[in-house]
Amino acid sequence: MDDRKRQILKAIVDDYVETAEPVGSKSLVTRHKLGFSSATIRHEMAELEEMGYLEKPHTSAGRMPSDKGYRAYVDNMMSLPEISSDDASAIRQYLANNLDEARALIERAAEYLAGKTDYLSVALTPKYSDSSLEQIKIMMIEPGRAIVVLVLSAGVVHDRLIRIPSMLDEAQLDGIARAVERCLVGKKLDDITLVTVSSVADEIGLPEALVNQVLFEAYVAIKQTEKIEVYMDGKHRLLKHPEFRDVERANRFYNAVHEEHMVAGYMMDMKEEMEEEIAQNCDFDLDCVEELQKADRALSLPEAQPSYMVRIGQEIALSGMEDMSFITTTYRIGKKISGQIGVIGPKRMQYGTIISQISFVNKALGEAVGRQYARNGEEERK
Amino acid sequence: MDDRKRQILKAIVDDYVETAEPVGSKSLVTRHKLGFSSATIRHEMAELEEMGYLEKPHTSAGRMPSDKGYRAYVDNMMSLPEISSDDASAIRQYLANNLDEARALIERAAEYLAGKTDYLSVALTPKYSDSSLEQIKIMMIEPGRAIVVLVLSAGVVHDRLIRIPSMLDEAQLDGIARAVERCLVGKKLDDITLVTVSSVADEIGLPEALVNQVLFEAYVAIKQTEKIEVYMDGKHRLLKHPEFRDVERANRFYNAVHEEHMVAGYMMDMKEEMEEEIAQNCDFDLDCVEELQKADRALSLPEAQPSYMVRIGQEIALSGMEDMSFITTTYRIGKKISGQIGVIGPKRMQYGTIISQISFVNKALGEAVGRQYARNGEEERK
DNA sequence: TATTAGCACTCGAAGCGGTCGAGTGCTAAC
DNA sequence: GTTAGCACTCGACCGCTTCGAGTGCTAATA
Repeated sequence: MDDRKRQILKAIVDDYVETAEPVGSKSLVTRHKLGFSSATIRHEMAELEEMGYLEKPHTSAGRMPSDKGYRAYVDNMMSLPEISSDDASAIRQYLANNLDEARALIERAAEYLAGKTDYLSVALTPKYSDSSLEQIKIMMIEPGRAIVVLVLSAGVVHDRLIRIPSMLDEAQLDGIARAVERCLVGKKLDDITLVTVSSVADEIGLPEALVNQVLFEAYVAIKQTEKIEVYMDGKHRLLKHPEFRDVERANRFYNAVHEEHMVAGYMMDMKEEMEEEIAQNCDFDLDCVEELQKADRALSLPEAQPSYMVRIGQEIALSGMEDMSFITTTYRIGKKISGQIGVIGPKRMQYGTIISQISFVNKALGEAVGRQYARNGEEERK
Repeated sequence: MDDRKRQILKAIVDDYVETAEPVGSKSLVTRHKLGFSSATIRHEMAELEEMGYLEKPHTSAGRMPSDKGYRAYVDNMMSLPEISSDDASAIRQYLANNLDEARALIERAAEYLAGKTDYLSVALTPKYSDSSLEQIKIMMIEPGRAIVVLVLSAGVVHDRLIRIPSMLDEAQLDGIARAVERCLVGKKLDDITLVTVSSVADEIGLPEALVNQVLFEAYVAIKQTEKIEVYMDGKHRLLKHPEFRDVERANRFYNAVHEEHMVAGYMMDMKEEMEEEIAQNCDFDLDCVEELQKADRALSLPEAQPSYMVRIGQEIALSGMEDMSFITTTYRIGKKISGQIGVIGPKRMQYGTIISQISFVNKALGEAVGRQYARNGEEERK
């Protein structure tokens, strides 16, 4: 693709994004001061169409970008504007409002993004399976009920109400809790299995029947801390975009998005893929394979890499989203802990602006959550 | 309104609800075997229109019910079908799936309702401000952070992460926690103010600066247990109803519903009004004023009363909902604790069926939550 | 007096034809 | 290689007609 084609494609995408109308050769020549006549542009457009970058809704209409066209735009033509300092401080303030829980911050970030972009934002809580257990307490509430409180090395706190045998008294429960703590503290969440937990039973001088229920509940509580939560915001605002004039389409999309775990799963897949891609690029461009393989895997992701990922239209492997675009980024807290935050909107979106926003929110979120954990979990931060 | 008019109005509402098309005199006479000709019906329809029960979209169209028409239908003509035993056991099972927290049950009930009705369901957690504080624990997680765990007389457990002065050691924190517990346990949530909590400071032999932050955070935690949470489900399914063919309308509605606290507030208002109404009805019909005034107020609501409340169209004082209907019920746990669960859908809704469903879910929910609390909070249940 | 058959009338929905204009592709000239 | 020019396409829009389900009114009927 030569330079002129690139210039024309960029102009078409820009115009189409703005107006939501197919772009004709004439209007293109008046709106942008390109140095050629409409006829030339028609020529180029015909070729771009043949190459698959453009499509026409019908013979005598203007052109609009195809998925491939958007892809080329995002990969090569788009410019990423700097975030305005107003926006920057707005985001920071939005996330600073003395929120104590990581979850609250993440939810807040999603809210901000949705408000700012008018699209649907999705944020996932981090994956903690790499973290280890630092404390586990079981507190009796009354005979038959207790609460398990878990503290992870990252400083995250989770809890869960459980039922326990009502014959257990406080001292006995305490004994169990201590034994559990002795055995599990320091272990990685990933490495804790039901077998690991059950094996604690031997250490306790109480009838198995009493102990097992508690251990099982503790196990469930631990496993629940690994569960990734999904926050979405902005669903209600999507309808104002012209692509949703068509209720049928809106309906399909809402149904797709209602399956939160599907969306979350897809986001995590995207992340995997991106990491592989980056790894491959390194192979190829820098010939640094060996050093990387020797080094910690996590270190193989230099900070400078473009950290967002865009999926356009048919590229999205989620049914009901075939005519949307999905942008995700990975926020990082220290080296090991990471989660996802992204935006779903119509393909006809202001990619540059949105990506700048997401990237910045992403960074601010990483900082804000990191600040929370600053005083603890030091070993995770480097 | 004579009997024939009533019969005709009912037929019109039934037909309109089913077809979503204005109902004409002829089609009415063929679909229902009423004993009169279309001319007679036209006559009656004209009168019903004059009386305000029907309206026409334009001169030569059939009629559709006005808000007043629906109101009359709901008040006098609708029949409430028994819930099928399949549905009944489905609901019970849905709520039985060993869910330990009241919140989870309530969320689940909302899910069920949305799925069953294809409308939007809204459920509020109960108002606990009438309950009293039974336990309050503050547990150190690490220097500078702690978790407050509260147990209410109803057996509900809430917790909150807090920041504390990092010089506080575990023993000192424990001292504060004990003092707080001593002072506050048994008090009604409503009666606990910042002053009450702050007054605890005197009892503790520690510098005020250290103590005050903890006390304040504890106070916030207590106040948070009074916060009513809102669960909604079914938003994504609403679009399939013909009334939302019009995207503009859908958009307005989604924006209205996004203000969850508005909706929640309105539901609680509805509850208040219903209770007043019932009280008044008692005054009037049964002449039992004095007995009621002597008796406990809570006892003045006999179980047999129709416990649902319907708001139709303009009756709903929430902007953006002018052409919806809102059905709510109050679920009760014992005598004092109650919350709301309801459904929002288009005015053209199968009132009878939906109300039966809600009422049943409501009952099942009350039972399920009640069962959870069965072993504790005995004094609240009678 | 209440009911009904009959009839003229209304009005939106749907179908049709014509015009308009923004767009195209092609060709011939620059 | 670029561009002016021109014939062509096709959806959007407008006005017109037809169709039919619905109405209100009136006069006849039980």
